Amino acid sequence: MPLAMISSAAPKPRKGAFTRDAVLREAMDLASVKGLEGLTIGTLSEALGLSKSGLFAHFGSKEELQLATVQAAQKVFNAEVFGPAVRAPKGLKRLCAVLDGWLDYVEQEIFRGGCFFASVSAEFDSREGPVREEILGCMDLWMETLARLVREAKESGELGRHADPEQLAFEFNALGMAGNSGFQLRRDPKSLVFARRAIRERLKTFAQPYARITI
Amino acid sequence: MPLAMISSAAPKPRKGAFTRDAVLREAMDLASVKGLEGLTIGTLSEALGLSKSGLFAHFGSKEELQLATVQAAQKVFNAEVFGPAVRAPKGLKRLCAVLDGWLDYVEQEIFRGGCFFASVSAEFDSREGPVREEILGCMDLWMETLARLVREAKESGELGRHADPEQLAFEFNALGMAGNSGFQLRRDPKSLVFARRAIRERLKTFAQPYARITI
DNA sequence: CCTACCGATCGGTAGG
DNA sequence: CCTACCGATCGGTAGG
Repeated sequence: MPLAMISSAAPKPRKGAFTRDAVLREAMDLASVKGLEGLTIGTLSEALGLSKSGLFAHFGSKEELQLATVQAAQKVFNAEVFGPAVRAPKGLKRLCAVLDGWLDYVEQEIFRGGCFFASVSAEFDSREGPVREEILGCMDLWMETLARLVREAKESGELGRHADPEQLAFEFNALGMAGNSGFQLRRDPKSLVFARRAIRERLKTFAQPYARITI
Repeated sequence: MPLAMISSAAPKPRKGAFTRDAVLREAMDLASVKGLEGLTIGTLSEALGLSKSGLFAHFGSKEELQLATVQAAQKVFNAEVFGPAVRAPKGLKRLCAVLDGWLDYVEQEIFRGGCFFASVSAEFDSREGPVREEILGCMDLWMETLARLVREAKESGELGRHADPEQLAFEFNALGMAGNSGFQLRRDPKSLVFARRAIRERLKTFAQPYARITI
C-alpha cells in the first residue's frame, strides 16, 4: 500500500501515453522539413520527450519508421484532399474539388515543410529500396486518381473528347507541385495563384461551354 | 641524392593533382543523389581518394562546401542550357531552344540524380540560412530568364499579347520540373514526353499562326 | 596535402 | 517504456 502510494505520488507525466499515431504525427512534420533521412531517432524521441530506445521499440529499424511515416502521410493526404471532395458530384465538379482541396492542403501547411510527398519524392527519387518503392506507389496512385477524375469528367460530357486523362493528370500534378515548391521557397502565395490560374485555363481549353469550373 | 631517389621512388599516385573543380564535380553528383546534407566530407573525400582533412582544407566548413557546390552547379546548368541556345535567334526560337536544352539536360542526366536544382530546392525550401538563399537566388534568376524569353517572343510578334511572361515562366518551369521528377522516380522518359507536349500545346495557345514552335 | 585526434550524434542492442 | 552501452560516422581541429 505505502509502496503503491509512493509510486503513484510520482507519476511520470504522460509517459506511456504515446500512441503510435502521436509518434507518426511528429515524424511526418519532421520529415516534411528535414527529409526522411534527416528524421533521426534521436531528434524524434527528443521532440516527443521519450528515450531513443523507447521510441525505437515501436518500430525496429529506421527503415520501418520511414515506411510507417510514409503510410501515415498518405492517410492524412487522402483525408485532407479527398475527404471534402467526395461531397461534390462526379465529373468536373469533383475534379475541381480535388485540385482545389490539394492546393488548400498545400497552402494551409498541414505539414510544417509543405506537401510531404513533394519533399520525400524528390529526396528518394534517385535512391533504391523499399522506401523509394512505397513513395512511388503513393505517387502512382495519385496520378491514376487524377487521370480517373479527368476520365469521369469526359464521361459526364463536361470535358471534350480531346482531353487526354494521362496528359492532363501529369499537367495538374506538375502545376500543383510547382505551386507548393514556390510557396515553400519564396514564402509567398503568388505561386499558388499561378498554379490555380494555370489549372483553370487548362480546364477551360477542354470544358464544354455550359460546364462550371470551380477552381 | 639517395634520399631524394628514395622519396621519388615511391611517388604517391596523383596526390596533389586534385583541383577544386574536380572536387566540386564529384560534390555536385553526390548532392544530386543524396542531397546537400547527405553530401558528407567523409564520403566525398573517399570518392576522391584523399583524406577528410585534406579535402576540408579546400573549404573550411561544410556550409562553404555546400555554397561552392551550388555555385558550381549553376555554372554547369548555364553552360548546358544556355550554351546551345544563344545560337538561336532572339524570340520564340530562343525560348524553344532554352526549354528544349533544359529537357535535354534533364534526360541526359548531366548530374547522376537528375536536375541538381530540383533536388536541392526541395531539400532546402523549408530551411533557413545562406545555402537556402543561394538556391533561391538561382531559382529566381532562372524564372526571371524564362519570363524575359517569353517577353522577347512577344516583342518579336511571335507570341500574342495575351501571353503573360510571369505566368508562363511559372508553367514552363512546373512542367519541366515535373518531367524531371517523374523521369527520376519512374525511370521512364514518358514524363519528359508529357512535359514537352504540354509546353508545345501551351505555346500554340499564344503563338501567331506563322510562328514556328521548335519543341 | 597528411596523421591523429576531439566531442557529438548516428542506428542499433542488451537487459530489464 | 527505461538506463547503459556499442562501433561507426559526423563536422571540425591541432600540428605538421
